[in-house]
Amino acid sequence: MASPVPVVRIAPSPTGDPHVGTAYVALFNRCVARRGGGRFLLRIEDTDRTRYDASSEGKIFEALRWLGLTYDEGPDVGGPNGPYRQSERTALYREMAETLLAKGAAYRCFCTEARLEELRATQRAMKLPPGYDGYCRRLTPDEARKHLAEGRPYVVRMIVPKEGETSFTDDLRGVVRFENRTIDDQVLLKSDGFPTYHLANVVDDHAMEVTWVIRAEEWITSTPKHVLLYRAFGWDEPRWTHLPLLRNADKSKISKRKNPTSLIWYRDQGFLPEGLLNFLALMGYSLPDGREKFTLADLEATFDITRVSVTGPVFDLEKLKWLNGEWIRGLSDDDLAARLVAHHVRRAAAPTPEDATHPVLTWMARHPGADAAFASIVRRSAPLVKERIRTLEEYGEIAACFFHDGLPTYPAADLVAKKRTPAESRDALVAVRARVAAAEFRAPALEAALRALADETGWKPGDLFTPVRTAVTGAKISPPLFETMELLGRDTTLARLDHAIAALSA
RNA sequence: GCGCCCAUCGUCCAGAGGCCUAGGACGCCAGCCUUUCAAGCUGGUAACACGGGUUCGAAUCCCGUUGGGCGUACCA
Repeated sequence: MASPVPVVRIAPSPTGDPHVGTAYVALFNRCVARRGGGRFLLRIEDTDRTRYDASSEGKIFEALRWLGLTYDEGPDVGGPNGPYRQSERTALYREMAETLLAKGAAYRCFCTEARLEELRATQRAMKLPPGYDGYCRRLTPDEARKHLAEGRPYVVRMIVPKEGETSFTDDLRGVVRFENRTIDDQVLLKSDGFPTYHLANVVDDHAMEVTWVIRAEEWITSTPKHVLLYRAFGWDEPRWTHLPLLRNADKSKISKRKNPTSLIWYRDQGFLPEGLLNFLALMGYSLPDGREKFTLADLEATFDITRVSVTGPVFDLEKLKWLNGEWIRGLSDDDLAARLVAHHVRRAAAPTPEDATHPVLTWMARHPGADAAFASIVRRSAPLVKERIRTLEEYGEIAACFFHDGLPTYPAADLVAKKRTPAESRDALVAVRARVAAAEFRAPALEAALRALADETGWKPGDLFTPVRTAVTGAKISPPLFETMELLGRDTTLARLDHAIAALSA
């Protein structure tokens, strides 16, 4: 049964934005495939026509590509076991449903939605466990034939034995048992002709030679139904592993309302694919040596699925930001700059209302076509901000001083040094202006000049730099002052100092 | 309600009977460094849910309780 080469898959539904949980499950699946020298495939489970979202599939491809979670087979990359879209495989499911019908492992159910609802209401009222009552299972062949001839809509349900139990072995939890009487006669083929997950999943995994099902924990309760289907078809069961569910802070299954779940959000927020992936791996997994920062390749090289923990991890955005910051600090200046440029170019292509005040995006809007100038500013500022940002998006806050076209605005009070009067601060700025004007415009020279000034006037360096910082950057928090002045250049720096002096003279 | 899964610091993990006076990381607090903010470095805060067993010995094994989660759809 245990195939030497694992064939695994992820099977997301195209019902909205690509979900962080999809990436999470994809990550572990891919690790298993890579480690075992096997194959990893992507199958689109688009059998729910009411929730189908045409734009979703492409976004799933894009998000997985962004993360580097590439697959060996899939709708967009092809493969020998296609098509990889379930809506294109409906003939197969119908055929397989017929097979089950012929084997006496399934039956047609003509119950209407109304009857089912009534049944559920009754069961609820009588505090009975919900579930199909098997009405159509007891139909005589003649009755069934008659209904069919009348063209009454029907679904195909699987026949679950009333006695005994069905169990399976989960890699992380051992044997899991279910009494058959607690398992419902699951619908396999819907009245619209599309299969339910249960049928399609089993049929496709078998057809696509999947040997190992690694999916989220929410599927555990459905697994005995799948086991029963494999048996009804006479097929070998795959190996089963159920991964823990990512959680909100309140421990409930991660959801849009309580936590960002869209992979697109994480990308637009400026998380690096390496950082997100690394963080996801930390949710339930750890390397034996305890190292927390590692690459996908590191993970794949040593991955051991038995090390995955089974408790549902709370998704902690703060730790993600820290880890992403670690990744950013580990980037070369060139790489960081390239990513910052790409990030802002993409952001600019799809602006949001809040972006109207974004320092970087508004600069780009004011300077159309100034790609080279933009890239230059970003490249030169990258080393100054590298230790100060945890996401690419945070660049805009700390680097705003490089993107003012005119003069920066700020409260004049910010120009006043600690324990000094506005007049004293103005005089200090006048002196600073003179030294700066005379200095070579390089950070070390500028710093030396102003430190000398502080020394001569009896100011503490830090106190003297405060008004200068506000004047030059327009903010109390900024990249290192002298490097910033050098980057801004003599003209801009002097203009800003003059503006500050004027503000304090008013 | 019923079924199934789970249970170590606020959070993420380590711990596979003695190495645990329970270790690391994020966060938080304090100090150092320091031109702001960061980064970096030091130190601190903080947990084995509870009760029974088993054992010479249990965070680690078993049972129960409690708590949380998931499932209970012609959704996946």
